[in-house]
Amino acid sequence: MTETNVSFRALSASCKTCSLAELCLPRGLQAEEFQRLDDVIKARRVVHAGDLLFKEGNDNRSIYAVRSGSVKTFAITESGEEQVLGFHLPGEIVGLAGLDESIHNCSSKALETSSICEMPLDDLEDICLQIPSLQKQLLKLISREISQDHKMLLLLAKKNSDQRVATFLLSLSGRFKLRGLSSESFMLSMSRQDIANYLGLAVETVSRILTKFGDDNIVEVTRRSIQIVDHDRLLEVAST
Amino acid sequence: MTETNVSFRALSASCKTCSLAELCLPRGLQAEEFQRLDDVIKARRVVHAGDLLFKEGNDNRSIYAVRSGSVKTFAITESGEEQVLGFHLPGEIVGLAGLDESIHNCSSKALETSSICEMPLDDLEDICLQIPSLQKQLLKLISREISQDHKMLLLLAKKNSDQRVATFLLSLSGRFKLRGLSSESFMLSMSRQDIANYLGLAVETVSRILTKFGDDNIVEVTRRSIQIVDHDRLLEVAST
DNA sequence: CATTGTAATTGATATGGATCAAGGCTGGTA
DNA sequence: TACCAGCCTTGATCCATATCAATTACAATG
Repeated sequence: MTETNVSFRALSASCKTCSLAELCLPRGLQAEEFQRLDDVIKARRVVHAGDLLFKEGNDNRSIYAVRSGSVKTFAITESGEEQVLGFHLPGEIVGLAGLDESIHNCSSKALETSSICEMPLDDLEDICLQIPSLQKQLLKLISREISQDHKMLLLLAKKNSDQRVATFLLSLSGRFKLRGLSSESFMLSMSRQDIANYLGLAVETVSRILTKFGDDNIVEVTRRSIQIVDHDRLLEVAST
Repeated sequence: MTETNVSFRALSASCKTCSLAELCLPRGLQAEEFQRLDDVIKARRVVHAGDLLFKEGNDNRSIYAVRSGSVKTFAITESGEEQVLGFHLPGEIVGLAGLDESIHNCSSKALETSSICEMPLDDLEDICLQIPSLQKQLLKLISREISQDHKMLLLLAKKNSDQRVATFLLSLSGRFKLRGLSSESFMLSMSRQDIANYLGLAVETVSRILTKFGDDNIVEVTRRSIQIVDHDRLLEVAST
């Protein structure tokens, strides 16, 4: 892979001008601090569906911010199966789980063509010491990740398949809204297989439930396009 | 509750002399740094089975270290049920999930008489800026928490009930070993109900599986006492 | 435009674990 | 020492979801 490969071409955008700054790590930084963070960000690269951002066992300690597109993180079980741990949308940080070890303990793969910012941890730790608010924001993001995982534990331990799928759609809906995108009409970048894996269900079950939600006029589903028709009913299903 | 109540009586021990220091937050600190951490620790208190360490919605931002005994953390679902998120043994830190918000987003309850160190987050953040290695250790613990949660997601999404119970016993076994206690013979401080809740199973299922493991001579179970007879078979069951 | 491979749907059947319903053990208490 | 309450175990039955087996619908490719 050469330096001119599009995958590693630095994009012109900086944190300072990024429209996602308010969702991302630099939230609330001063102008001068933006610049320091910019200096740390190694590369803004474009990845394509199926490309790995990082792999379990990788020793390059970095975290990644999604600028556009989407990625999934996953672990491989002892028996070699994949377990999807999460999906990440623009403005979200990927790779926080591996801060302690020198290696990543899960992998991350692009779901579609996506633009990614890579931040080497060693550099990040350095400027965190200089910019306390960045330090604080990093902690905030990490503990938000834990909260999110706890919600997921609850979903897997207690919710039935209808509730799981409804909760999943609502989570995406809410996150799109946060990004100024339509919360009622969006495309799924992940396959039914990925959704099923993430939710601890069989593909067939996910498919059947989406069809049922369609029949019940709660959502309109056409392949990967989702239109939430009755948000209230969906909320009701999610928590019933 | 008066100041002389045993629950709030400060214990004499300090981080400097605590035998758990190598498992706990102060791992790898210098002598002088130990003292600073000691100053921050508000109280070493004794709690009894059923006592709350902190409650969802509490606004006292603290994290807690278990010195002896054990506690569980749990969230309450929309429908008012409890979801056990984890069990914490001596040397383990509780309350890391709520670092970002001003309030705790889960609750913690003692499973037995336990000795607990409370560390107010504001003070901790301050001395973290002065002691980088403490900062680093805190990050390490948090991201270990995330890794642990990921293992749990995998367990709930993919493992059957035998595997879940076997994995649970092995996790306790390994953690006891780390503390210099017997890894093959220990007491469960939590009820079958708590175990079932944590593992996403019915109490009856947990009970039946423990009985089965007994019949198969893998473990000897007498009420809350566990003796691992065939560690290898247990490993096998956990991942089969 | 036809071809082919992959993803998604749909239907039929099987089953692991939940639920319902008793009964038994144990540790605390008067 | 007997009683009680909570925890745990055991048995019978049911059901939600997995699994197996086609079929259909795209999207990519030449």
